[in-house]
Amino acid sequence: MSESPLSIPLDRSSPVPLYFQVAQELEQRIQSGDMPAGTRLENEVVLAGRLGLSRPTLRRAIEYLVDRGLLVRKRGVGTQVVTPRVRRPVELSSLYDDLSQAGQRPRTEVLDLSVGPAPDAVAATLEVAPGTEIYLVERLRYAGDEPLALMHNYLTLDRVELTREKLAETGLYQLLRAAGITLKMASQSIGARGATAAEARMLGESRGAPLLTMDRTAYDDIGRVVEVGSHVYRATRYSFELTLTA
Amino acid sequence: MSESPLSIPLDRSSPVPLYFQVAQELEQRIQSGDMPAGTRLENEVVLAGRLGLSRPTLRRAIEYLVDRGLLVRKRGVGTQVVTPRVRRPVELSSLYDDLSQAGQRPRTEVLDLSVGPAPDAVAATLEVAPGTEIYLVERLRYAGDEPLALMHNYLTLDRVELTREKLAETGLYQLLRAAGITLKMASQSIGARGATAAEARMLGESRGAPLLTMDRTAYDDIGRVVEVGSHVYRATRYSFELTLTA
DNA sequence: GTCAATAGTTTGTCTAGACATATGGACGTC
DNA sequence: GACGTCCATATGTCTAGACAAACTATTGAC
Repeated sequence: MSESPLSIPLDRSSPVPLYFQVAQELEQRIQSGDMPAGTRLENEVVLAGRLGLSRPTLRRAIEYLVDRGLLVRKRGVGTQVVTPRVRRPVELSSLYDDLSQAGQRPRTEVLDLSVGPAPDAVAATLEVAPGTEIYLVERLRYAGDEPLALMHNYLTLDRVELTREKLAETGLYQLLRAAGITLKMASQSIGARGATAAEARMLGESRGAPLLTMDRTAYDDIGRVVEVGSHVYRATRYSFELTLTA
Repeated sequence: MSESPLSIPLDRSSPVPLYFQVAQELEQRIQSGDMPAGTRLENEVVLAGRLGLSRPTLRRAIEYLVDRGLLVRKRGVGTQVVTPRVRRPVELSSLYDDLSQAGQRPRTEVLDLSVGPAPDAVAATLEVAPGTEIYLVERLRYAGDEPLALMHNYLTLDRVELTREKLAETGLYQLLRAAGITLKMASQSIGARGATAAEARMLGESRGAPLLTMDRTAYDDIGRVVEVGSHVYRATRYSFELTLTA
């Protein structure tokens, strides 16, 4: 509820846009607890004046934080800091990213890396002609010593060059990023089913044990399909954490 | 790749902002196939001039569509329509909403609606003192004649008044909306496990059958906890569809 | 005391420009 | 023919203001 005069150092010679400098600084102060939940910002006109910015520029900074859920604005009332939450947006990340971030030691066993004709269902999703030659990847992922997931991926040959070595030591999404491919969007389907005998053997579960399934189609920034994946996870060891916003 | 002069009717007396009128009209033309993937927009200055708008206003319309993934901008190049995809954003919806939208007939059996002390774990998540009196809701959801999910919800008493009748005939989230509560954010955890004997009986599965589990905490626009839910779904009948964006 | 009109505050929308910077092609040189 | 330079083009950032609309609190009438 408090309202303190705000001062932010700006570097007008920096290539970082002013609105972004402001947004970053504000976010830092919110995350650090410097501006706890409920703190009210001064009104936009005064604040812009104090910072030596135009109101549109300041508004853009605030807008950025409102979109990310750190601030709330109400016309005629003001702008205030929201109760802090897990603000992790729904992430477009791979299992490797997730595990690295969680501080776990990911290990990959590449069971198969081959080039062959795409199964019909995969070809349709990848938007290539049936029977087109594509990469077929099958990997077993470990977290520490425990097997965690059995993953199947399908990619066209023209976007990136895959080798067993690269796949074993890093994540598929890291390889894609390194190849200059930016993943923009993905549609996923998350379900569950019992483990087949083969799956159970590889994952160290018993037959029929509940597995989480995740099918994903990933698209780049202009909407082309990049990757199709079909994965199963041990339900006892993994769950999907999501943050949804309205 | 084509580029056609664009004309959009604007109503300056409408309460709908101009930038939004433009955005809606553009979205409609993209969705209808009128502007297929790859179509390039005229540059912003010319377009703003033709529409009789300032460039910032036009940019705001375009920005809105870029954020939603319908357009891509590249500096020095131009703006073009993206390959059409399922654009459904990650939804903050309830099962009732999902089923209604899918054209299915949702039915609810209210197994329990009582007021009692919050279990410790729930109290912590709801951010109330341990033992505080809250709503305890247990519902069995059907799609058509088939049982689909067993849902547990926990809510504080002060936000909305619940009755068995209201819960039976509509969704919890609809009741919240009707009470003027806007859900802004939710964090979910999706996992899987085998059905207990009691769950199996109610859901018409056998014991140990794979179930999808979903735990959700929902927050309103200023970050207060609104609802805590713990649900299980029949894996053979339900899966979560998500669209992620970077 | 209750309720409605009103004034003040604050964000929402919009304008008309200016300059910066990334991109891609054309042109010229070697 | 290959390569680098320059230029046209388009989006990115920023300014200084104007008016509109929503919300709050106060004031006034009954």
